[in-house]
Amino acid sequence: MNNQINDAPLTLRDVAAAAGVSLATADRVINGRPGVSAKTALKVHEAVQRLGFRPLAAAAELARSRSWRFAVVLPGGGNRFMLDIADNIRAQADWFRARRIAVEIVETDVFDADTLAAELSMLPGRFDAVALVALDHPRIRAAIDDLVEGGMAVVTLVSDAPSSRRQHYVGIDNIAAGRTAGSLVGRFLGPPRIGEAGKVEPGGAVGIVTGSGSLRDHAERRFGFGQVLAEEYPHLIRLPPVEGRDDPDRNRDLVRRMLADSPDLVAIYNTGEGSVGIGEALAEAGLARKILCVGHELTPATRRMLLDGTFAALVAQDPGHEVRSMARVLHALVTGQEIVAAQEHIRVQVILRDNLP
Amino acid sequence: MNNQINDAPLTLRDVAAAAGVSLATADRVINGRPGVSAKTALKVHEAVQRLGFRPLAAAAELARSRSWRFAVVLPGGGNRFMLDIADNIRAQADWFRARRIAVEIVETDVFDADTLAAELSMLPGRFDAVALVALDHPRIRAAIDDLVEGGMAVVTLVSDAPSSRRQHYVGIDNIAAGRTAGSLVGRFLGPPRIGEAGKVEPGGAVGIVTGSGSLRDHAERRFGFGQVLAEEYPHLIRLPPVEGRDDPDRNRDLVRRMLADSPDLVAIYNTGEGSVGIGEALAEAGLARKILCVGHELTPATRRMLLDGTFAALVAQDPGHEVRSMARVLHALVTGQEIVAAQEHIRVQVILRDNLP
DNA sequence: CTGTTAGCGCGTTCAC
DNA sequence: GTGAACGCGCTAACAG
Repeated sequence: MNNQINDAPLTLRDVAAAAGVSLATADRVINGRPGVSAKTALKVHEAVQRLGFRPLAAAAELARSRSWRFAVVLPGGGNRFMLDIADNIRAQADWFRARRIAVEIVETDVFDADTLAAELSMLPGRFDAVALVALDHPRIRAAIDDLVEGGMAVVTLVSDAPSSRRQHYVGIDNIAAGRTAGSLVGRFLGPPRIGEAGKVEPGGAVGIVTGSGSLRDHAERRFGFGQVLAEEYPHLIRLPPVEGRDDPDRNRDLVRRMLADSPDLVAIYNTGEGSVGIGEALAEAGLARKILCVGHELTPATRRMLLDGTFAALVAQDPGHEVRSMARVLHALVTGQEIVAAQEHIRVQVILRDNLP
Repeated sequence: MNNQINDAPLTLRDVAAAAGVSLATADRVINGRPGVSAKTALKVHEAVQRLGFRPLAAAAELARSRSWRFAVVLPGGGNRFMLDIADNIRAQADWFRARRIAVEIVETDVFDADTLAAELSMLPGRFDAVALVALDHPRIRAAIDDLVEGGMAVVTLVSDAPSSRRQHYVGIDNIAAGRTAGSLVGRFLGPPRIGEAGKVEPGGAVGIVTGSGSLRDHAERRFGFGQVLAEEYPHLIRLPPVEGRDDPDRNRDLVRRMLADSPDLVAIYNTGEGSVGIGEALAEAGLARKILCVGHELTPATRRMLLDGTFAALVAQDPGHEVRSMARVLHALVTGQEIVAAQEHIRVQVILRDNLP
């Protein structure tokens, strides 16, 4: 096992000397530029291997002296999580500046395919790379493919368009997130009661509040959640999902009705935002902490409800991690560096009252 | 709200010109070096503010042209988690090299204060910065203070020595980790049964397996765990902790005895490594998945036991995050940059079968 | 195909 | 207290 990491400070000059070529030739080989004979290239490669040379990023960065324009396309109209994403981008200003990257946040109606596609079509020429909160829709897929075709680096953020040609997706596996929520609900409710005849008694009803049936991430979460409940907790009865468009007021009304219609309600899972409306409806009915709630994303509202026990757990993704990953990936894509997959994996977090950050 | 980030590429030259001083003077002010009159400094500061200047990291890095030697002191003798830490350090080799940092991994007996203190005393002169897995012991505290006194940057890794003068701790809040484990156990076991007289029935016994009573991180986890159980799940009976020194074989024997002694055992919490021994003892007794297990850290063994249901959940810290944080923090400390606290916070992760990375 | 050379933006001697 | 000038390691334009 080698416990010495990076011993001798090597330079391209050392490599060139060792290979018996000029600086420029060594540089061409290192960066895979054309105009070098096969055997010269081989000599250089050997020298690189033998000496264990790696270019000094800072020097390359400086010499390249080229600047980049990134666009980040986010849904307009302040959902808390997206505001956090935007804030984190601003917080990374120094990181971007240190790499000569100008970032523009473009707000648009991400939920309307035509609007989003139109916005995307305005990007080429003005930007070198784009991160976007995607909609999984044929028109958007085509728009993304056009950008890639035009030579831009494209990554999807938070919500993916898997069949497009985007180079990377920065976000969580939403099926896994839904499954995680399902396991939390199933386990927190405890094992089923066994009736007199030795039969499993029904464990009560589980309500599902979702933003919209047509958003891919919400649909995936619902799918994962349903999978786990059906497989592992068949005694729980899933109510048909209700759609509140991530709006607290709508969610409040939906939960009021749910409480009226389903006296056997034991848990609620919210696949999206607007959890605060659920908390309000439960509080009104005097059922806060009596009905198990699991939701998504850490916001001031969900934090409060976690602390007061209204919500038992949150399944979350870290907007800070996502923004930093997006920045690294786009930078790597435009500068032609490799991306370290392991480092860019975005985790599905479970947050209880006790491990709140 | 400003959606434009980093518009004009500014240089120190621009600032100097705007302030009506030379490059060198502007540089002195920016880097807080002496030899500049108060009013000249003010002019420069104003120009910096007005133009919104930030030095280009790459150029600074290059010009500084100084290299660093970091030591990372880890426990020798392959505990899986520490091997992961070491592997992640090697995986960061390029990052270190790009910053002219030579890293040496020093293996020693971290659990013996004298050995560790002796090892630490060998470091000054040979290294600019140290990260160490600390022992919270007076002799180690003194050794750390000596290093800091001697001008080295020192951070503790995974296990802290809070009362020493180390500049930073890279690791999780172990009390929070223990509390999280406690909440998982309490909730997963379900609410207490209510007896005929309306009284809460005892919920069974909870076993606690720990590495050693004298390791601070284990002790803190036990403390947090006990806190939550006592406060929120008083119907559960905590058995006295048993010490297996993180060794699977010892843990196996301890759990065998625990099973024999406590027929009412319903859950086991392992504060440290060697969880595989617990799984073995349960499997022998045909009790795997019947007794709830919660442990720490994701390793091939714990991953397997999570998948097969022997363990219900793991509380974990990400060695990759920790190594990267350690690298950033030490680099910031030696180069005198600020550290972004929010980014360096290491999260207490909850891992279920469904959100395994 | 290959080599020479002038910067990239900042730190750091030196003079003044 | 201040400024001029060189160099960090690499890239890119140009010359051969």
